[in-house]
Amino acid sequence: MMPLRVALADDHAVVRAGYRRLLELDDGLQVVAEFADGDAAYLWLSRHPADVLVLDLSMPGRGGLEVLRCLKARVPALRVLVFSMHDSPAIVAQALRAGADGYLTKSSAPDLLVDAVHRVAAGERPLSDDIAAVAGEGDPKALPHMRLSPREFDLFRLLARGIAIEDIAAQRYLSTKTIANYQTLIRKKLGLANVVEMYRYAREHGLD
Amino acid sequence: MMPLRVALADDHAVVRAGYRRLLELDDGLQVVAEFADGDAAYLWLSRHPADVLVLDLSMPGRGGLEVLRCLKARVPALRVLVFSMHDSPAIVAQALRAGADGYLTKSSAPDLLVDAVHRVAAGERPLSDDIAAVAGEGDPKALPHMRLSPREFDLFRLLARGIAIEDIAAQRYLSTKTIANYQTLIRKKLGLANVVEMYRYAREHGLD
DNA sequence: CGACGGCCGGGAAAAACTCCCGACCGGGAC
DNA sequence: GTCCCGGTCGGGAGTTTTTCCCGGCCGTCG
Repeated sequence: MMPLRVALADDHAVVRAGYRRLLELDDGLQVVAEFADGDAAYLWLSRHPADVLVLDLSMPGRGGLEVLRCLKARVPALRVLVFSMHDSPAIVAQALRAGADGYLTKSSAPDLLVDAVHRVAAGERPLSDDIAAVAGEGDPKALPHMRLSPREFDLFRLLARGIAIEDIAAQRYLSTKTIANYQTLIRKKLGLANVVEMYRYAREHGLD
Repeated sequence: MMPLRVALADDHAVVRAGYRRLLELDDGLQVVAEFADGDAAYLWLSRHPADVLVLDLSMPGRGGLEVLRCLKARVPALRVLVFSMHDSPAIVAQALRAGADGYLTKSSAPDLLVDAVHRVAAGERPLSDDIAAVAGEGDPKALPHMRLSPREFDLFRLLARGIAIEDIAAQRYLSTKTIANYQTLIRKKLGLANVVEMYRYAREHGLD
């Protein structure tokens, strides 16, 4: 049995190194690549074979969700296990909608990660206990922020953290005009008057 | 030579496990405890000896900074290495002022963590390159907001609550220009880039 | 195929902000 | 008293950001 070829994407080098050592305890797994940002992951995985990508959502560059979407379009055979610190229904729903094959929170027990990588490769759809409950409750109209498109949602979270529009534009390779336009749109959709309200909204709904 | 007794505090179990494996590659280090929240760390460390605590700032419960403060008061001999994803000067300054013996961002190279644990135990004060620059500027005794004049302080608190400049002007019978000018001044004095940072600053210091 | 929604950003006008400035006032210091 | 200084208040002017509107591009779906 060939070991599974696993790729890791997380913007923190130390954290990546930790995962690697954790995963390589299992002889059935082999970490074949690490990426510090989404673009690197996308480029590499477009050209090299791999079985499973363990993907952290919070990354510089195009951002985890965006990369996930592109990647699943380009390399459908690749299984993607999202491994995020966020456990809010909104984020989980976004990730699954974007094509994630599994979703694990970083609060999970360490061996669950190893287990989940195997399960995702086997075609299952492992979800953390803490989110399995809420995953089914998709009511896109209940909370206003469910009505945001993926891009809107992504930018909303960045804006709510108080990151300057210019910085967001640079991070996402977009024009400041675009970000500014999205901001007005998002605020209108959510009925939020200013950045502080966005921040509070994000906190209340666990989106930060 | 006895190995250093290291304790880990991070709210994500998998991440903790990763650190543990990373640190235990070094024979001079022994991980003697793990904590998922600040209170657990505080309770255990009050009663058990340890040399170094590797502390993530973002934790549930009382929050990393608060725990750090209490811990240094209760167990001064304990060396604390803050290991955080945040690289903003404000947070770094807060952490160092709260008694951190070192500050490393999670973007650091993996072996820097091991190195920093040793250095912190040896009485040094390791800082990530990315923050070493901004760390020295702090005035350890005076909290920045103490340098605000009464009017500035008053307006700061209103601004930090996200109230619109126009509304504040109306409330205080001042010109919007005046408020806007004060805002610029206050932000400069406090080194805060935008409203969200003001909001957070206010929360951290119980000014809201 | 056409319709639609998400995505991206330009143009123009409005609003907000920054920086600089002058004015007024009260309280020490001399 | 006079001088000086810090706090308070806002105007002017220029810059930046935001808003609102628009058109183009693309992929999906009926």
